[in-house]
Amino acid sequence: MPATIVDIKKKTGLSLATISKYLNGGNVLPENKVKIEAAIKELHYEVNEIARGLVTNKTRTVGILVFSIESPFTGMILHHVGAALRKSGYGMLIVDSCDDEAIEAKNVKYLISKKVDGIIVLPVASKGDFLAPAKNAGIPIVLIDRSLSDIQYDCVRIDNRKSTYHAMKELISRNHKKIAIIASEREYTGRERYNGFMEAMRDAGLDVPVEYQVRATHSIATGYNGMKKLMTLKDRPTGVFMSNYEITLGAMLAMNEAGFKCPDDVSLLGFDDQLFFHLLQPQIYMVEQPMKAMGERAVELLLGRISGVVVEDPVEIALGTRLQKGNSIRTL
Amino acid sequence: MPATIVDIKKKTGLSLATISKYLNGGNVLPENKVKIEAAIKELHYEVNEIARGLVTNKTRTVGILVFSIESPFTGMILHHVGAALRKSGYGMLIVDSCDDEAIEAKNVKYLISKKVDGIIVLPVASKGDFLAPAKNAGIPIVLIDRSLSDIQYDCVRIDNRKSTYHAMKELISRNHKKIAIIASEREYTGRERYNGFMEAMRDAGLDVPVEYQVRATHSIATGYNGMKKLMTLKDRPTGVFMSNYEITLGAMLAMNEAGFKCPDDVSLLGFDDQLFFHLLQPQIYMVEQPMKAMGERAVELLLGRISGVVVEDPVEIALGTRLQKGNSIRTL
DNA sequence: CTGTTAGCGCTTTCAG
DNA sequence: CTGAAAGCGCTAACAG
Repeated sequence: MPATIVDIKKKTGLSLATISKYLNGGNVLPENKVKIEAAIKELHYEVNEIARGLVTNKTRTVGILVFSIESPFTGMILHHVGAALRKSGYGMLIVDSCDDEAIEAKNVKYLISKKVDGIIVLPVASKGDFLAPAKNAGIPIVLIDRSLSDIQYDCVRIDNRKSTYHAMKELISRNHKKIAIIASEREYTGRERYNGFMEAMRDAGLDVPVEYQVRATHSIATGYNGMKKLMTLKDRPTGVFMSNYEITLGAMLAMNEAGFKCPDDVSLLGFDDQLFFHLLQPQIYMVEQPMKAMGERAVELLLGRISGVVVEDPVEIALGTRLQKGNSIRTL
Repeated sequence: MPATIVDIKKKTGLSLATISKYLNGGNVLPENKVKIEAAIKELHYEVNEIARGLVTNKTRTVGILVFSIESPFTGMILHHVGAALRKSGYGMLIVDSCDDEAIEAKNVKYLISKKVDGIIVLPVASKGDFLAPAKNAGIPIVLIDRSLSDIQYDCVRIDNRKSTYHAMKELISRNHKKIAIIASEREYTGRERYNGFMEAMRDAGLDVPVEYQVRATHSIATGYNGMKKLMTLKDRPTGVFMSNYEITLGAMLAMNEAGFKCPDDVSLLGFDDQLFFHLLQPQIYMVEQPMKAMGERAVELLLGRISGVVVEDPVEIALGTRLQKGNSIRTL
């Protein structure tokens, strides 16, 4: 049986109140302080955060709801979010939605029952109703990366449309006319990147036939199947924009398998820089997101809401991106 | 304010005990059941797991202590562990050690204070003393992937030595004599793979000069620096074994930068298959670990300990691996 | 099957 | 600065 505050009361002869005060950083006579510290050491006492949480109604735990914990993108975000949270003494209760909206909705209720102080979410769903129970329970919520189409929550992300629009110039300025896109269409980022792509094409006076628009899920399979399809078209595109990490992975796999070479046969532009892409020859042009800043800003915002320091209406923070240059684009 | 059991007592006129019984799946008169369910719906009641945990002394939460949450290996394990845990109604409180033993030790105490029912750990440290507080607190512990050198805990892993020994035959049987290794030396897996490598070389009557033995941390940098060094030796190795995912990544990056080609200039054998390695040309021979099985077995074992069903001494479960063939090894 | 009561380990008034 | 006592929301005997 782990030691409780009562054990250290017996050991020191002090009252519960005094010990509790010490535990919470209050002022205690130096002699009592010494006694308490000795007892804590001797009994291997560790505060029971469950009991503490019951009375303070705070758990110093933040719920993290991720669309898929397997994604490297998620791993990086989690790393930065976790570090920022720990710095403030908070822990993370992570739940994996496995890219499934039903699981996601259940996970929200789970987090509520666990009395987390706040929730950070990288959502699967594109509408916000699954978060209603948390909102009603008064739990602050901050989204990362993907915002929701109906309700506005605090959100820290990049400007997907603008970033894509800007990156597309690399292909367009090198005289590519037949440019295809492989994008996810279910979530926010995929749609916004699609919009940025279409805008860039329209502004350049370029047409995008439907067979050049592959829109499916955020997955390696989408990239793989999409590229495979594109490479079998009688009129192959000369350039392809791939809207995220998984899709880029799948698309390159398919390109290799189909025996095409980049940039000789097809020029490529990707999203979500990951170190290993530097391994590939040629190096792919990629839009890089500020992972650390996103994680930190999200935590900062959430803790502000939890403490009540931040009270204004929901905000959307759009951070800047950086284009990682490569040699995956040929000049026509 | 969220509704409590008292609110639904008022609403239904039933006693706390009856409601509690219903909540825990006990038998209640159909009419009362209806009343309670209606009240729950109306008041948006969700059980307060904190309060429940205080009395039952169970949180139905498992602490997960990972060496680095950024690692793709970790992401995959977490995915499978999380799924298995959820199936049994458990959640995960994940803490990231950031490859730092000091943080790791603190994290153990954190998990204890959070009263997790059990702990799954992918350790940074190679000795087990950092887990002593949890052990003393009577919290069941299961290691995944890496076992510890001093104390024996339950551990689910692969046979690193044997897997490596077996895989090395691919290089040796193709007449490679000058084979180098880049391995992490700090943790269990790296050391075991090193041992398997050395054994295979010794049994083949091959010498491994010290300059062919690069041993450092489990990181991309190690692979990168290691390969860079190997490629500048006057007497370059013809084959290189890379002991894990990060090292493989770094090593290939360096090889590309140094202008060498695989398998023409150097033959490669790696560890930790990841889908994206299929992208690379040539495809790398790699030892693949049974991620799903490892996660599931670990959860099974831990829940068995928690429930008291499993009581025997700590066990080490070594699962089998599979060699993913490629074309990264040239016949000399 | 239902109700009463005690108490999990801690914080928090409120006196002293 | 310290102590006594109440109570956070729930479960677990024990009676009825």
